[in-house]
Amino acid sequence: MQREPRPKSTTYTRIYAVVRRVPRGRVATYGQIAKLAGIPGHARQVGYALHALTPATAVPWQRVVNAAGAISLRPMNGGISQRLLLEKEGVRFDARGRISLRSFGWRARA
DNA sequence: GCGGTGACGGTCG
DNA sequence: CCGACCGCCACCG
Repeated sequence: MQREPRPKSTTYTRIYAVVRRVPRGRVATYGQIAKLAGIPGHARQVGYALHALTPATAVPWQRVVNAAGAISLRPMNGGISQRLLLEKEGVRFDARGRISLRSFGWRARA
């Protein structure tokens, strides 16, 4: 199968659309978002897309964490904020600063 | 146009 | 269970 070419803007839009589907109080992983956005295996690009996000854009970016259930952002770079935002939604972190994906992981519906 | 970089993930030891 | 490595790709200088 050959992958069909798609405009970058569309990819970003798709990523943001998927992130917006993550319900409050739940979290999704970069890989999960990538897969649902139609670019499986490109979790890194999801991170890049979110990085390019601006405060004005209505996207619950804080609900996206890495596969380990931890915040990928460096604390200095906004990781603290992300954690606080999630805790406000009811998401709990363990002593190692990780989220139990079994409890708070978003189960996307096809 | 090229090379380094990064909001990751799967695998291995 | 945890840390270290490598692979992937779009972006930026």
